[in-house]
Amino acid sequence: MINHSIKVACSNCNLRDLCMPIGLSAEELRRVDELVTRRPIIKRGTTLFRNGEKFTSLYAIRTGFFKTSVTTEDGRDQVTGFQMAGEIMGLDGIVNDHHTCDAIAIEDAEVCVLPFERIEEISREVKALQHHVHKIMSREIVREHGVMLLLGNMRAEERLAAFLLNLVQRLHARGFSQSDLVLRMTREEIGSYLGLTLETVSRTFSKFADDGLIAVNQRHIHIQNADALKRMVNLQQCH
Amino acid sequence: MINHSIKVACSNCNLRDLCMPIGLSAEELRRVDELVTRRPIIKRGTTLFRNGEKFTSLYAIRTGFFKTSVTTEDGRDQVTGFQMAGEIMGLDGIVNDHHTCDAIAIEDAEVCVLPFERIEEISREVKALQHHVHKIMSREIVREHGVMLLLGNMRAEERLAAFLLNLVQRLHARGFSQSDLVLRMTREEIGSYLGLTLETVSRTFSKFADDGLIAVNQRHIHIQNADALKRMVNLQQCH
DNA sequence: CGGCTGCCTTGATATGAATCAACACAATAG
DNA sequence: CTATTGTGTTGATTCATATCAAGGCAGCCG
Repeated sequence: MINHSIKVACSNCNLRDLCMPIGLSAEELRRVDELVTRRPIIKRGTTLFRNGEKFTSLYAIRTGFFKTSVTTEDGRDQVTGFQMAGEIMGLDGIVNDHHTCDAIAIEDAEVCVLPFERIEEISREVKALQHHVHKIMSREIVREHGVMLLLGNMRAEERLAAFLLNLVQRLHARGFSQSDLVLRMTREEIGSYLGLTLETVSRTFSKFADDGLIAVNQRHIHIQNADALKRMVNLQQCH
Repeated sequence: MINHSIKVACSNCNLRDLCMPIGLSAEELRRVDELVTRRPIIKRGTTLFRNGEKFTSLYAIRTGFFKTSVTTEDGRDQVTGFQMAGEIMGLDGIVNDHHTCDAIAIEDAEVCVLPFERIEEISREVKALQHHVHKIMSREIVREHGVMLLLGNMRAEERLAAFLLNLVQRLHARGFSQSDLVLRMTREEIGSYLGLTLETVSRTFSKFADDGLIAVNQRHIHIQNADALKRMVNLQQCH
């Protein structure tokens, strides 16, 4: 007999090293396995959570791609990040028990639901999980510092170069190519994230292509000169 | 006999409600009192911690004013925030065990040193502290979302209006006036935070003064028309 | 007191990106 | 197959803010 309902558990998840602490004992792993309650499918274009909704859980992405965004009263919105497999969403909701941004799938996705009360309960017992949660939140803070630097100080070309390098780096960590990537988001979404208009994003892609730094074919990007892109960005390295 | 060395303890600190969870039992409070090891004085212009330094502790501000900033390799820097009494600094250091930004006192300051290992240890036992730490980190993430919106979408006037309103609101929560404030930072530091040049900051202050929204006298700002400033910003409300 | 020095203000000009506009291309539906 | 829709490209022009420049004011030190 084949068991058709594969157990919902981190212990047999190939993304475990991305979302969970490493080096857990068997007993700890058993505890952590109790974290994930459900694994809903989120279709492209639908929201996982929305500004104002009650916060109950964090979400780990199993497959697919998300964007998160905040909105002003008068309707302008700012994409605050793009999230991929193994990354955690929903941290914004902890402070006021309500979400303050929208999370929208930009590609069909599957997420693990991690009820936050359970996270707190288990991390009181499993030190490694406790520290892991702290690291995840700290990482998000540091990431946002980088975005602030980008938005406050960089010019369009630098922003787009930094964006591309960040994307390939994260994809590479997941086993994809260092030089080829498929953008899951529109030019407009990239622009919103980078504080640019979609036209400027498009023009900058064209300029990079003219200069031989990348080859652009629709949403397929081939990076031909990563060093030149890196020189353009010049971000300080994290330790 | 008068005890000249007042005990270093949160339980008798008038900022307790700002940095610590409320409603602790006597026993819990006793545990939390073990958190603060030292209370160094940081003179104006000196650093509390610096990019690259080993991370060991979080810092709660008792008195004074700080700025935090990140720097590119080529020397441009971005102020990522201004911190005042009761606020926590150092969260950026958790993820890689090293700080990734500089914290500089812009006014003589006194801080409480909170060794992070001790925070983790005690928050495994005191639920309220555990949740409080999570809230502090989440609050920082949400704050940074707001800055991203500001840097990505707003024009100079909106940015400065948002900045002023945020400052008075935080000062008001500490018992200061709703309409008068003293800026602890230079125009250049404000500009760095807001992604503007110091000249644009200065011009925008002058424009607000001409329009009767504020009165500017050096670093003393009197807010004459808070509603007009709020209309200018139109940020979504947090719940 | 006079002269620094750091900080701020204001003006003139330059410039990078936004805006407005037209069209191209790919995917999808009819 | 053709029409439609969403998305992306490119060009012309405008505009907000940066940059360059000069001078003012307050606080500090010799």
